Amino acid sequence: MKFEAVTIKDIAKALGLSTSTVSRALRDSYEISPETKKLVLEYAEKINYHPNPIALSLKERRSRSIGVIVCEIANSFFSQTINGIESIAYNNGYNVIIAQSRESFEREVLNLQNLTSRSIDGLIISVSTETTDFSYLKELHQKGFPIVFFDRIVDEIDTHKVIADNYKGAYEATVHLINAGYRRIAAISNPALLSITRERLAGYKAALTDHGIEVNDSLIKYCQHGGMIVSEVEEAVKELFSLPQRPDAIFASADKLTTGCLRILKARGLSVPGDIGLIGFSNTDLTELLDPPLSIIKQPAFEMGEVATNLLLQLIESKRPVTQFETKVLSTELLIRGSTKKKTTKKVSESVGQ
Amino acid sequence: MKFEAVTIKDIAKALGLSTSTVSRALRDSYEISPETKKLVLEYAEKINYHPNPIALSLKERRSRSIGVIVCEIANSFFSQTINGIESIAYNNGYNVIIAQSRESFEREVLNLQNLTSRSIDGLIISVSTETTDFSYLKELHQKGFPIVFFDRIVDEIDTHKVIADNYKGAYEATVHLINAGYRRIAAISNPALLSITRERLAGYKAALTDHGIEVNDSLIKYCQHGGMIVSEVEEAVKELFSLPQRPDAIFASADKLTTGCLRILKARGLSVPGDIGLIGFSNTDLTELLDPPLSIIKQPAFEMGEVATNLLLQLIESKRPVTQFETKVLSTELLIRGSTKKKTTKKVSESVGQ
DNA sequence: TTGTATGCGTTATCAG
DNA sequence: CTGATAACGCATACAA
Repeated sequence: MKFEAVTIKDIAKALGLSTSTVSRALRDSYEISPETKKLVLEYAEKINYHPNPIALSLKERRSRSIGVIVCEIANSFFSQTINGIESIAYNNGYNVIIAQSRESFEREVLNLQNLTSRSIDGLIISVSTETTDFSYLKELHQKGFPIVFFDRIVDEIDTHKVIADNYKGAYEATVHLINAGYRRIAAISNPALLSITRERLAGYKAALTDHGIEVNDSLIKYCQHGGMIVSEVEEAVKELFSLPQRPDAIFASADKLTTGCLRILKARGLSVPGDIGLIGFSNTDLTELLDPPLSIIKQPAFEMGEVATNLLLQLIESKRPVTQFETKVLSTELLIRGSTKKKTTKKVSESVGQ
Repeated sequence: MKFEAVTIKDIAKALGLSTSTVSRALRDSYEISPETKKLVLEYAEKINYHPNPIALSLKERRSRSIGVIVCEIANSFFSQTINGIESIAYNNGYNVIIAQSRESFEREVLNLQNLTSRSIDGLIISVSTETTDFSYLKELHQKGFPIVFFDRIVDEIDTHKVIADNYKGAYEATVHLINAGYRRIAAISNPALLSITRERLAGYKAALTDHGIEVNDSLIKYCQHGGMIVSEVEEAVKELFSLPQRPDAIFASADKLTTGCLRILKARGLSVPGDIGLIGFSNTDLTELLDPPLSIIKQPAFEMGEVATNLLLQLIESKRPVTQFETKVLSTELLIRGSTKKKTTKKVSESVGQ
């Protein structure tokens, strides 16, 4: 037995009115007599009437819901972002539909197709590590569909974007490592084409260069699946450790890579920063209580979600086509915990060099 | 300029056919000639036609989306659960709409009202710490609306439920503390009425009793907002520490309380388990790398999400009303890290055996 | 002030 | 094999 939904028709029938009268009464239209209004409203209340949002959507050609696609919900950075998104959406009467790409392009496109075609009014997305073909998104955008990118953005599509100051965050973190005495600083990152990878590696490289350290490409490793596959991080670390000159520190350019590295180093019995320096982007909980304490670059995830959603709603609700788009860049936070000074004792001895 | 959606009507007009013919051709109906089918299909492909899911929903009286209400997305346990939910939903062509109660009853009800009334086909929910009035959910359930509870369930509503073996998890953890030498074991938990609180405290108490330790109610603290407000956990710890006889260990009965306690103890300069024992439910990342290493009771969050979703879909898609409901109880995992033996010496000194 | 008719996009029923 | 029509629930332009 299906739960029978109460409709305007039911009210109309029960009260001997027409559906339009009921509809107008419910919407408190000025052209309905106070008595009728009262009658309708009270009866609606009594039988617990709620308008069918789907019928409304069909009529108004809007669903009052927004889609969110991220690689993984169970990643602190993204779940914090979604928290911010939900927060703004809730305040504005929008639902949030989430989908995960799991760093798969195919899945991303399927989710996109599923969500689009009018079941959502707009999209907030951080593209997957695998995504290099943006034609689907581009088409969507050209049709006038509201899209806001965050975190992993797409340069070639001109719309609102929200990112952290990746360049600066990476720069500062690398400088911090340099100041702590490290010289052979490796980088473990996502695929090279990803916006965050480019921005963060640029900051990393600039910091090295500005301090007279030559950029060494063999010290830069890319994880094609963004650390979704543990073994690829292991592989990256392994490769770094089998170099003729081992790196004395690692800069990890994404949440999953940072914690991944940490686990692997720990498993190898290495202490941070005792045996090897480590700093990375991370929004993971409890990093401040880690053993060893971990210094991180933290993104304002919640705020990023809020900002992205506000921009999206602006796009959705604007009457005329928006042509002026903005890219919001939010500051990262460099959290230094414990001493990151490089140990100068035997163990790692003079790796130095420069 | 709004992105004009392609409809069946457009295809019909362009091809000089009726909408019904087009509709049938698209659905590959047997009563359409191969040529017409081919014509329609090719044209549809060409202009990138996609059926409007909202119109479909209206017609079929189903939205192919499920609602999820949890207190907080950015909580590892819940984000892992949502991961599992999304996983199954995706495989079955369902969308996932998430909403957060933020442990507020008001918000929970508002979200419920918003989601229900036919914009979702079913609901997966873990109620807020504030919720004591289940009438809204009960009404919904009586109307035949598919609901699956997980984690924080509602006993008085008879439907599918998915929980971890809270009793056993708590029992084992408490036994572990006892075996490690602790005797005055405090408990910090959510509000007393919450299902998980009852189950976990029951396990905790049974463990004490079974080992000849009297249950001391002054050692049991309740956090009304489930640790959403940091100060309430602080207050609980403070009260425990101002007791004439300080507890020598704490059992924290929820994710947020476990990490909350840990932070507070750390801030007080106490080491775990050196100065005070601590074990709690937790699905937070990196607990194994903490300083001090933290032993936890881990719930199979992802699996819980999967199971809950499968049950919900079963409910949604069953032709006749379901009357036989089941409660799935999944095993927790007790993860012992480092030595949890109680220190018997003065300061911290020799950290003892094993 | 209220009722009638129409349309949002789709499919099902009934004619042809 | 194909087309016209009604219906899903609602809102609104147009009548009355």
